[in-house]
Amino acid sequence: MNYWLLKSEPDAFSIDDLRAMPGKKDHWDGIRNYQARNMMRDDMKKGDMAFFYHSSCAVPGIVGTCEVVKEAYDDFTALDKKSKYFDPKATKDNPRWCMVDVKYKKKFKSIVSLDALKQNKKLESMTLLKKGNRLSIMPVSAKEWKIIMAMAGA
DNA sequence: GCCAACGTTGGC
DNA sequence: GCCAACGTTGGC
Repeated sequence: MNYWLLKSEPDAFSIDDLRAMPGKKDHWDGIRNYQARNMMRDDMKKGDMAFFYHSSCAVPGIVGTCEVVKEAYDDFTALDKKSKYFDPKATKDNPRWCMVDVKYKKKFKSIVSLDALKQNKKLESMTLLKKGNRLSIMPVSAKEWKIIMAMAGA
């Protein structure tokens, strides 16, 4: 199984929002980057675990974990003219984009901030910390997962 | 709100 | 297929 990191702006969708969903799960829609889509489509499997990351906020960082409960399927928001994720080039036959379903697992007692991650020497090579990386979905190694879970006291 | 670092688009 | 212009992300 694989580990992942999923970014979300807490103003739009936070870990508390996920926890409040029926069944504590929701579809992870709005991915509009090919690299991120390909990873989601090809490599994200049911049972994979992911960190929930809050971006573009006062304290960016990892706030908890969730689990992939449904593998990639068509992202219908690409076909919905009213959606902010509407893509005029998407068609029914070729929706271009896909999404997975994730289920809330755990919220950390305190956030593992981006700052704390940067200060951990063992995480130097982590994708998230590499300069210029703006992917909203990225792989996390089993080793990184362990280290971060320990930092969270989880 | 600024800006660096991308990714995407489209003219040629 | 090149590359300039434009759009987006996301930390600060």
